[in-house]
Amino acid sequence: MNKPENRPFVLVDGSSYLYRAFHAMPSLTNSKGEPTGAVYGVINMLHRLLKDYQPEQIAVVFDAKGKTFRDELYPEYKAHRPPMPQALQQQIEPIHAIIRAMGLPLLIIDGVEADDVIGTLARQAGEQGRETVISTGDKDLAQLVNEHVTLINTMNGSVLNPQTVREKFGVPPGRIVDYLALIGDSVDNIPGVPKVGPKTAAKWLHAYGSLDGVIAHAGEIKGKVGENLRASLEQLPLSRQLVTIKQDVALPVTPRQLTRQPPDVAKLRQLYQQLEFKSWLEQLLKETENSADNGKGDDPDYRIITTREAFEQWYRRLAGAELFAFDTETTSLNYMQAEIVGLSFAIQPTEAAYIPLAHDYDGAPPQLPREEILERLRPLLEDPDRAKLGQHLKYDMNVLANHGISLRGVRYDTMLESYVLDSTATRHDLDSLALKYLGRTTIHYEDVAGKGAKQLSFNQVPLEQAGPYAAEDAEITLSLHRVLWPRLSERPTLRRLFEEVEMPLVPVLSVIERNGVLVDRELLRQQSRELAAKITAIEQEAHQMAGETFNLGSPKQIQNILYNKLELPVKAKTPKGQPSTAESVLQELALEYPLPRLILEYRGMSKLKSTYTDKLPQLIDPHTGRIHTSYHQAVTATGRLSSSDPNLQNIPVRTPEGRRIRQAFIAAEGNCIVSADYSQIELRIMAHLSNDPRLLEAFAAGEDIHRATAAEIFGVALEQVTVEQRRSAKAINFGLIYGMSAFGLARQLGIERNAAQTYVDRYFERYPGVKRFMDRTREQARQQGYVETVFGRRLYLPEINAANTQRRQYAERTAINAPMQGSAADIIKRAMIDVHRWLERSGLAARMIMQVHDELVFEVHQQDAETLCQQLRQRMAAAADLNVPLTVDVGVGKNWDQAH
DNA sequence: CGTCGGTCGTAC
DNA sequence: GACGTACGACCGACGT
Repeated sequence: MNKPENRPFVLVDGSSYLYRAFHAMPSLTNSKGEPTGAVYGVINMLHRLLKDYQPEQIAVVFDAKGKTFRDELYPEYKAHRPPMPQALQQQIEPIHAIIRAMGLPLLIIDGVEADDVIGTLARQAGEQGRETVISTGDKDLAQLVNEHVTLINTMNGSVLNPQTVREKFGVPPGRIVDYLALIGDSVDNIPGVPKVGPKTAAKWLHAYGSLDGVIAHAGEIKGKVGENLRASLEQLPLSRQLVTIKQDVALPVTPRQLTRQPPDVAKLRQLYQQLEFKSWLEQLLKETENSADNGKGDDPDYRIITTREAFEQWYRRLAGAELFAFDTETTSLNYMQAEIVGLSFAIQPTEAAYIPLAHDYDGAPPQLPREEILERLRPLLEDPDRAKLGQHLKYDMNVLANHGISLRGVRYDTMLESYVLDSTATRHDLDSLALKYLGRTTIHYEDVAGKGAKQLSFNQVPLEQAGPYAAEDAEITLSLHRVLWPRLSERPTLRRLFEEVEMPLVPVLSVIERNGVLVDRELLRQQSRELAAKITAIEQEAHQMAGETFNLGSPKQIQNILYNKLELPVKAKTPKGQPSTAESVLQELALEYPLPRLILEYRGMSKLKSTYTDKLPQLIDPHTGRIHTSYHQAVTATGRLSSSDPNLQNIPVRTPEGRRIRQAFIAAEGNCIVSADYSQIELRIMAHLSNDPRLLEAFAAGEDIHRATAAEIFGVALEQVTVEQRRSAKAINFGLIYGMSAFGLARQLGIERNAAQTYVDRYFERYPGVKRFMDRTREQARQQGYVETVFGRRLYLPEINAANTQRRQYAERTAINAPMQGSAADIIKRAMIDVHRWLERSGLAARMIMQVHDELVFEVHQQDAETLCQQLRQRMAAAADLNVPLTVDVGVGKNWDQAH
């Protein structure tokens, strides 16, 4: 890089970047909904500038509030400029704070605009023979360019020197003020000559030399512009004065005093944390760790244990500890295939150790034998009264089970602590939590194992790297727990939810996952073959119809064929403005045209084939012959579980072809599948939360709720409700749960908006309690910033008071939906825990194998099926005590489809 | 050759 | 734009 003495004096036009950044990224906010786009843009630009020029001397200049000499000169100056948006105003203080913390001199001079401060400093620096770089997005500053002064736009990388100024504007830097005076500036309300733009201004200045020359020859210019010029003659000198940047204002500092200072890292850290600029925060921490190389003294001592003596010593400390954190390192992320490579433990934040057990690379040092060590640890790990702490302990539980060890005493899981505290945080992994709650950067898995194609299995990672990484994980988990647990225990309902629901659920999920589900590989293969044949036939027919071959799986190519080539009418557009090829649109088109019908058939078939009939057989575990999904306990904002690899919660059920896939989910020889699902659980919760008398009554009487709703809103007797009326009522009931509008209902039912509105109005007339519940919920969300489930689970809604209507309405719909969806999730989790405990002690030959939000699925020996069904009905119904009964539908069959 | 946003479709 | 919560396939643009 440049030697310091060659580095330029850098002047940054903060105000010009402020507006540009604000408009470039208007929607960026932190999780509290505070706008951060302008801060991000300005600081990002500064980072780039510092990297490019590494200046020793620098100033960042902003406009001051209040009047300037230009307002004195011309009261109309900037008169039409709207006031600064509040979302931008809010960001100014953080921007200034970050700039100061970065150690950059910040200049805001009363009564003087940023341009004039920059002009003056640039002149002074020039007189001292210093090269000056002005970073701005404002072309007016081109007038300051000379052999010592360059303009750069750090946003787009363009550079203006005397030559490029001439190329860009057609006039030299010295004539820019004349040029600007002729053109005027509508934003600042500076009048120019009407109809004169950049081209004419440059032409005149070229012809007559200067503004004074143009004025002197005003009589010679023909046409309307000539008239306009002559009418503007009196105004032009004032315009020139207004656009001329002052270079002689009185300043309290000189260029020499504007030197860059070392950053205030603590302050920056606090600011980045508050604004949630995670990557900068991480970068900051990394830089300071590297450069200062500090903290050597307080670095925890991470031991790598490879001798029996050292192990015995550690064993005694573990055995005596009230609580210890532990973590397993394994060969695979697939919990069924993972084998243990090592174990790490932490008792105190300063005491952590890694016990490598199966590292296997060239030159790997001798390690303690895995099975012997696991046997030695078994009494500790299997003792329910010895409390364990970990991060995502379900995984460790699963891999220990692979080695025949049943982990018990799982008391705290930091992932779940974080989730219960704030389910809306996007990530609850250890690295994110360490950064968020401890302000610490951790050794990432990729740092030691690499990534992509050359990623090593952990048993290939050298001990020198594996040890600190693994021990740190256990230590960080312990440190995190000490921060999270006090926050959790100060809120009794959240603490109960954690202790009575989320933690006890961990072993239940571990068991379900490891039980797995048996699928009929042959049946799926047969279905794949049939689908493949149908898909090929459809493809050929579609290509013929279109007159060319195209990819039926590409929405973009379908758009082209349907709307450009065949010129079918555009019924709807995607959010990005493209003509939509979504199902509802194609269905409409299919009434009149043949090709959309084929596309729909193709979509349906290829979806079934690629997502299910092809994919599921690939996921059969070679050892068990079964499919083992992963249930995620800290993903959804509402408290539901999610499932992946495969997702067993979206196996088709609505169409006959889809249900064939469920027929492949079977029971082992001599067993059957039992499915138990809650009937209308979310509507029942709505009845409970709203206490609406009619709704409570309908559920108490065991009525068909959609029929009852139809009878109410259409004013007919229960037995007179038509199929059509029931369908409408069902759509309204579901719409209510989702916070739907009359517009959405109209679209759903294919009726007029007014008709839909009438339905909604009548619903609320007949069920006023529901209306009150919805109003109350929205109000509660606005007041306290979160909503709650029946069991006190919280969901934060930072955007409930947003100025942006769309965001706010979205938050309002979530506010309505979350208590119902989340309470249902709480209830089925409680049921799972109870049923699991009962199954364990019952000795029944039954296994829980799936959860699908309101349904539990079991595989049970035929002899025990009856008992199981009867117990499920009773136990699931008793999982919550609501103002309405909970009813459970139970079915039995040879496969999942039959069990419904 | 991987990553990532856009679009679509499945479930409750 | 207009109905909540998820996961995942596929395409195609983009960066290495």
